[in-house]
Amino acid sequence: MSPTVKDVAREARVSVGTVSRVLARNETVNPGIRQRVEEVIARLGYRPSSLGRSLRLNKSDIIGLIIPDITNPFFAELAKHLETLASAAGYSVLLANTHDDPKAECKQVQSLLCRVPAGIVIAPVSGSLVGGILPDGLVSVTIDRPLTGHSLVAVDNFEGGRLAASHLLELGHRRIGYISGPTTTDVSIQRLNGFRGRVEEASSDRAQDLVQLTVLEGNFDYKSGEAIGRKLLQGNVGRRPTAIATANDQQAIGLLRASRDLGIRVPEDLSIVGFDDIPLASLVLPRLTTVRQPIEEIAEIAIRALLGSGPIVGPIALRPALVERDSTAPPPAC
Amino acid sequence: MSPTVKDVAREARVSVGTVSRVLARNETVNPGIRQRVEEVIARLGYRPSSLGRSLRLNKSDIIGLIIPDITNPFFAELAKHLETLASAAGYSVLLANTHDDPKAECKQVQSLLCRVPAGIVIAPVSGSLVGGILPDGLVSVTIDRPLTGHSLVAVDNFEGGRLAASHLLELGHRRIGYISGPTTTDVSIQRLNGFRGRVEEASSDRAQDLVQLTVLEGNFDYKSGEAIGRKLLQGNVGRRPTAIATANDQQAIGLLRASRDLGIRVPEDLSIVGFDDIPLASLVLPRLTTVRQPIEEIAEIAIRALLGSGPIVGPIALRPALVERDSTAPPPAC
DNA sequence: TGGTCAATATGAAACGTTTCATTGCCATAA
DNA sequence: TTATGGCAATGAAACGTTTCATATTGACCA
Repeated sequence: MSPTVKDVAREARVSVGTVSRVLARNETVNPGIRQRVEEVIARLGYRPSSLGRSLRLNKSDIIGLIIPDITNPFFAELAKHLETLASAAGYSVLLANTHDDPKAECKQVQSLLCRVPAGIVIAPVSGSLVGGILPDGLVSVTIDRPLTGHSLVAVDNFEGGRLAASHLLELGHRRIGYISGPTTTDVSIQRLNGFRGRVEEASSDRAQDLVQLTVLEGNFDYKSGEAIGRKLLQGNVGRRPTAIATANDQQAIGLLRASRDLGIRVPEDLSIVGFDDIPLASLVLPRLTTVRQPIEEIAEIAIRALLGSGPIVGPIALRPALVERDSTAPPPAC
Repeated sequence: MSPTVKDVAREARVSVGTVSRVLARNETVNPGIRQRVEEVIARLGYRPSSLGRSLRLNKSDIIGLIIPDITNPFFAELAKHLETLASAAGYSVLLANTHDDPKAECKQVQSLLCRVPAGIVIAPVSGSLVGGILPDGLVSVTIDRPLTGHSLVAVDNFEGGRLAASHLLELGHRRIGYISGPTTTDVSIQRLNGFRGRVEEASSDRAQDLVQLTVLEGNFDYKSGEAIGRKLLQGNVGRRPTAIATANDQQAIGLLRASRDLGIRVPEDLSIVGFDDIPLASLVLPRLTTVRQPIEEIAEIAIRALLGSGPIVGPIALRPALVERDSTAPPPAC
């Protein structure tokens, strides 16, 4: 089929070893022969087989990316950056969705391991891998969500939650709602804890001016944001929250739609803070105030940890940043 | 490192061939031995190496997916379905972004070919592949955009354009704008031609009631939709279009934002029709009327063509469908 | 007993690389 | 002339599979 190193060797009347050494550019080989071999390679359109190479080296140039759902803009963005960086370093990215199903995750991991990947980037479904631990030799980076016994690269979710809370408190909000992600995920818990912690601090600081916090739990998607949003917003004006923070932008966008449907103006009647800063956040109306995750940086660190200088030590917590846009304002005077 | 078939063979005191036959379930092997081997496999946690297997069979179980940008919701959706189907059939998906750059595309294709993929799904940057044609042995499916000499699976974009036009005409619009994608892509051209063709039909049907069509070209993203939208919408009320169709949903959503900023109500003052029906289309406000592409069906046909019964013959054009939501209405009376 | 057949296990070759110990060559030194 | 050494190319082994031709076994029949 495709020409192999043997064909090249025969055609250039050298041994396969020599061809191989021509390809590994740094080897010492007679200039005349090198040229002859290179010419044959070009003429035959020879392309070294990754398969043979990987088998011999017992290590492929594939990086496995295991995420819940590529349809989620956050992971799509992450995948894009990872792929770009990996590609530049001569690696390819294998995509695997778990759909947040531990069984599917296990299957995907197994199937990936058969490929002897150079490394794996995983956003695990839960805190522990169902199929047991990953093999020793494998370099892996856990992103977004932690996995016991593995190094994590992620934004500091706790701090992110605090940022959102601080912003709302500073604007003067005192009746606040929070739409959480599933509390089975560590991400949700961290964000919520950060948020709640900051709110409680404020409450105890000024006992005369108690802050009232209502937390409801949903999923990380648009629909959930809309549904939970409705629940939080029904009730008379004096009772309902003047601000709601969400655990991600998709929920926030769903919430935006719910408030529109209910005739509640954002930010005049209701302030909304999201989390992630997906591209869409700056496109909805009003543009969404949100806590930004440095996705590109996460991708860079992950790739560096995988391909670069040894595994990373301990969890890396990146700094989140509050991006102030048009969906937050002081509470309505009443 | 990881146990190999040899380790299993030694441990179970059989030959490697026998182990292999135990794994290929359909082979005839003594039940007692089979059990012994299986037990050893389980005990050792043996996992056959994809590498060795692929090398021997000269065919891997990798499906290459080459697309412009995984961040585009349409492609993300497609990738998800492809991955799900491929995974169910025991294949893995290798992700490669071209960022609409022919050079990057060439590099990605080359790098993919080294892996001896079982097949490749490609949404090519342009009508022809820079690095020459794909090798003979390789099964490939072209999606979304055609590639000369390759079979295409895509929605009937021409018909989709007609659907959008018909809808607006039936509502009574006579001053219509169209935001096209880059006219270097076949997709854009087809959609525009379909749209324009239908409009011209209407114009000639009823000469007394001429339809006026303004077409501007942009890119397939939010920003472009917003910018081009602004251009179309400036000018006094009597002159500006009462309806605008776009070449994809992202443009439509950008346009939505532009009209909001300009104080133009949708659909009362302006009707908008998108194309694709990405998940977000039903979440923006107002919910977007759009031409739906059967993404899941595209994925299914592509996978079937790749893994199933031989290559597909000729281009497959799937039927688009108009999804009527809240962004279109009769033109304002004036 | 010898022969035939079916059933089943074996061993080796092959897939396309890389690497490493050898070999061959030539120049310089003794 | 014979050693010595350095440089470059060679050939074979190895990576982990699958497959195919061959070997082994036992049973059955004449």
